[in-house]
Amino acid sequence: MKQQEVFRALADPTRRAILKRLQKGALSAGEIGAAFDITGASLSHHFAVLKQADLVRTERRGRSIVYSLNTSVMEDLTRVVLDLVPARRPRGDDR
Amino acid sequence: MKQQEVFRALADPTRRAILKRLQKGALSAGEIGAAFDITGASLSHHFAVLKQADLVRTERRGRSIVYSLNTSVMEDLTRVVLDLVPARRPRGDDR
DNA sequence: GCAATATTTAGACACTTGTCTAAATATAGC
DNA sequence: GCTATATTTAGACAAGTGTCTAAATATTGC
Repeated sequence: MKQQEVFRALADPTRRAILKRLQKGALSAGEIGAAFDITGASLSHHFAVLKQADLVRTERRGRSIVYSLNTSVMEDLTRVVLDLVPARRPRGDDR
Repeated sequence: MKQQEVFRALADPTRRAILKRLQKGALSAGEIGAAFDITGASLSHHFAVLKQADLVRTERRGRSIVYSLNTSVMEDLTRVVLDLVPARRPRGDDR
């Protein structure tokens, strides 16, 4: 996992929103773009950042390019974040 | 939780390293700084970003200022990240 | 109160980022 | 092969970021 790229990718709210939309399944660039008030070029830039972080995968389907989440990197991210949070002690563990 | 501030704070590797060091317990600015090859002024800037995100708390102790993790925000963060990862299906749940 | 120590603030600078418009590329369907 | 549609690339620009040096502020111990 390219940790730095992943955290950088998550730093932008538009990119987090894109990831959110992809949770429910793959979407084409156009379908994703419909929800945002920025140009396709800007969107494309965000896709590039997400791809560089390996957070999304792409696949051409006819005229469209379809984006989907790379769940394994998302899960790696979960682990890294959990690792950043101090260990929680189970109830009763009064070391 | 100031989501945007938190993600922005995490985007920098020095700040993630600071949080890591604080996992084991509170440290003064000087103690933290000893581990990094940047000026105190730059360190102070990173502390400000972490404070703005509410990721750390400060307390003056004599001549030093002691930093500690704000674990509740860290836990909020965990939830937000988990929420970004598509639901994992328990084994055997073949919907 | 003064000097020493610890940290922050102010201001500057190079670099990066998010956005845009315009142009380029790729595919489909006639 | 054209034309229309979908997306990316190139280049520009304002705003933001991480770093620095120098100066300011706060606290301690004499």
